[in-house]
Parts: sequence; structure tokens; C-alpha cells
Amino acid sequence: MTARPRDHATLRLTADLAILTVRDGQLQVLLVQRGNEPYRGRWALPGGFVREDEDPDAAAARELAEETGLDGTALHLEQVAVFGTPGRDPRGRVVTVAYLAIAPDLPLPVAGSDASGACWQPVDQALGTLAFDHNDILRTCLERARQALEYTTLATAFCADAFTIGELRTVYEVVWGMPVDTRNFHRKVTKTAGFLVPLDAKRTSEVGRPAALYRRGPATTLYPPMLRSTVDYDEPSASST
Amino acid sequence: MTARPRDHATLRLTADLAILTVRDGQLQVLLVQRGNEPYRGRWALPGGFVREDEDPDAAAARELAEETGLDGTALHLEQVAVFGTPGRDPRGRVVTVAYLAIAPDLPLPVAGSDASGACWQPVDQALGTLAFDHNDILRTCLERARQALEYTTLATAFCADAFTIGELRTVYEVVWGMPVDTRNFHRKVTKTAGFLVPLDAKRTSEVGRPAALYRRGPATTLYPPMLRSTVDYDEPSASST
DNA sequence: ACAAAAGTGTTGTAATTACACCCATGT
DNA sequence: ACATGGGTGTAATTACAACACTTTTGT
Repeated sequence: MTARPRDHATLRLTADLAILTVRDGQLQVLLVQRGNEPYRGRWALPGGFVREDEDPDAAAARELAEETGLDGTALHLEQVAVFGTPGRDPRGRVVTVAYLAIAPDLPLPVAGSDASGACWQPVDQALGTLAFDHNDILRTCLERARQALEYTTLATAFCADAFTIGELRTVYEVVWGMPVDTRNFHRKVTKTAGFLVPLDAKRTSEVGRPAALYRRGPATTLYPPMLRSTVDYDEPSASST
Repeated sequence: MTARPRDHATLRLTADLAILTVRDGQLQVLLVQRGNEPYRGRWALPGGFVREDEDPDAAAARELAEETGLDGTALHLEQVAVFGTPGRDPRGRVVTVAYLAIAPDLPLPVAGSDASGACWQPVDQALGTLAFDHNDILRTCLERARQALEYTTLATAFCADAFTIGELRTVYEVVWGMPVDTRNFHRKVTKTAGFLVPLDAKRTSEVGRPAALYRRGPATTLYPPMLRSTVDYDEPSASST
């Protein structure tokens, strides 16, 4: 309990975001290009320092709003994990809180970003190329997102205010990377109370029968869950095994 | 990207632990009594500062070993959430990483603790009385534990090396706070591949038929999950709604 | 008419629930 | 003998996977 000198090293805290969306039938993540050393010119997850009188969650919401140009509170944002291995940032002792954010397919090419460049990239393409330990962070956030689709109504966060069941199904297929039976999916989501609220409108696309439009319902959890055929749920563990 | 003065406030990081166990048919948590201001004399979750060249996960494992007197790597330990609201600690800017740890019913009354006192307390009794924001932290960890019992084999972490199915069932009943059908539970856990490994021994208690002994199997996930009748799964969200 | 996507029906199977019932031990 | 907890059998119910099939639009 007595504070010995090395017992309370001061450090800096950042909030890094994995902002995911579905664009062009792919799962994409918002990246910024680093303008300074280290990793100058490399792509990284957007993020920034937590300010002196700021809650980490608030810092994440602020970053999210800055990067997307949208009101961050309108988007899904959740804490995922802390990454604090010494040496993970060459500039010194920096611990980061990783956040998962979900955005609908934004029309804008991301304005107002404070980095030298920002763009959406397919996660498959981004994984393995990122600066710092951001590949690990992205992988962890991806796993969280895949899991959340099973047990929660998170998938609707990928959709605009009004969406069709086909669009929602595409979210599942893209995030999980596997096909989902259209017929069973339709029944499942329409019969889960509170998942979808039907609207009195239809959307007619280029081809095919017009689809009914829905908006998000009040439910946040899915019971029974929407299960993937191949199950590989793993509880995040901090044990040093 | 340019580092303005207030953009990288330095702060101190702690790791706080909710160490849970089942004792006397109750879910209990390990608490320490604070020896210094603030909250002197109040009970709090064990924890401590993350050292200068230490990973937060390693700090948690170290604290766990100190408090329980056991090798921390033998116990289940997982990151749960970050609590960093400014003002949560009157001593200054302190952000904490909350960890959930699970221990079997330890025979020792916790030796070697560095706080002025340490003891197991029923969580029902502890909730609402703790120092700092530890009530919130404990509640969050509890919810995580309840959830993990559904989808993972975490319950075995509450048991000693060898245990009976009845003991395992008690864990579920105590953590969930609801009765579990003995017959169906037995079938469920014995038919889930990799959950339990039968031992060639039986334990005969004071009364009743001797029960077969088992040890943990290699499985970490439960499929299909062990579902509670009343479902209230809620994904932790950091959105400032 | 045809292609394409939306949406409904049906059937076999897996899993859960809610029981009744038997087994092995100490007193 | 009987109480107590361990363990098995069975039937009704629910949910799901895998299909065939119909509907509604644009070309």
C-alpha cells in the first residue's frame, strides 16, 4: 500500500478505434495514414490521447465523431480490451484502450480527419500491414464483432435507418464470411421480438421483388442466439499462460 | 497528430481484481480493508499500480498471486473493462483495468496480503459498501462471470482439481442464483465433449450415494451453451447514450 | 417469358424441459 | 428401513437446417 517509487509509473493513455462498416459487399475498416514517425506513411487505426479530464469512453466517442464526421453517440461504440505491453509504442509508455465502433455505409469519403489521410480498407487487406500492434487490436475487435452478431442485435448498427432484411443478411454474411440461408434468416429475424420494426414502405431495387423496409427494434439481445455453423467462441483471457 | 500540451495527460494505471469463489454455498469475493486515506477502513477490491515496465495483465497476475498466495497463472484471470472517469480516485488521475479472477474454495484465509486486512465476503453483502467505484467494477465482473458460465467452461475454475458433478452444479446455482435441474445438468455436462474427464475414483460424502470424480477437460467453450431460463445478456457498451 | 430477389411452407433432427424412476451409501 | 444425494429413461416441446415453392418486380 505504501507507494514505492516504481509502483506508480506515469504513462499516457490512448483510445484506438476499429471502425467497421460494410461497403461493396466487404467488411471494411477505417484507417488513417501516419504523418509522423514512428511508422510514418503506414496505415493505422484512428485514435488519440485521452485528455486530462476526459473519460476514455468519451475520448473514443470524440475520436469517432472526428473521424466519421457523424455524431459519435449515434453509432455503436464499445470497449473491447486494453493493450499495454511495454514497448508497444516506440515513443514511450503508452497504453491503449481498444474500441469497436460500427458505422453504416457512409456516403462521405470521411472528411475532417486530423490525420494526413483516411480511407476505408477491406479488413482482409489491412490485417498484417498496420502500424504498432494494431493488427492484434483489429483482430481482437473483429472477433468481438463476429461474436456480438450471434448474441446481440449489433448487425443493425451496420445498416442505415431503414433497411431490408436482405441488407441485414448481407451484414451477417460479410462479417462472418459465410453464406446464410435466406429463408431461415428471414423467419428468424422477423420472429425475434423487438429485433425489427416493420415500416410501411418497400424498397424496389434494380431487379427482383421489392423488399419491405424495417428499422431497428428495441431489443439488444438475441434469444435464442443466431448461431454460426462453425463455432469458435473464445472468452478473452488475460492469464499469462 | 501534433501533440498539443493537454492532449497527452499522464496518469497512473492500476489493475483491480474481482476474485470470486464459492464458499459455504455462497458466491464470495476477496476484499481488502484500506489502511490509508481515502476510504480508510472501507473494504475495496484488491489491486495495485501497474509498474513501469509491466504489462497490465502481468500486474494483475502478480496481484492475484500476492493476494491468494497461489500461483496466479493457475487461476482463471481475464480482462473485463477499463474504468477511467476523472475523479473516480480522489488522489488524482488514476485509470484502472478491472480483471475477473476465479479461484477454487481456498483452504487458507489468504496469507501474505499487503493490505491491512483481507477476507472473503459474500458478494450480496459487499455490493454497495465498497470504496471508490468498486461497486460498479464488481457488478460488471459479476455479469461477465454469469455470462461466461453460459458459453464457456469457466465454472470448472471454481472447483478443485478433482470435483463431482454436484459440486459443479452448485457453482452454477450459486453464481446464477437460481436452481438447476440435477438430472438434466448431469446429462448436459457429461455429454459435452471435452468438458469433463472422468477419474477412476469416487467421493463419498456424509450422506448419499458416492459421486464420480472428474477433472477439467480441454474444452473452453460450450456448444450448445448452458442457458439460464431468464436471459438478460447485455453487451457492454461504451457509447455515451 | 424470364431472371432475380422476396417471402412462405414443410419436414426431419437436435436439444431442452419436466418429469418419474432406480442406485448406492450412512445411520 | 429410510433418508439423501447420484445417476438414467422417457415423452412433449421448441428450434433449427434443408429443402421446394410461390410472389413481385424489371427487362
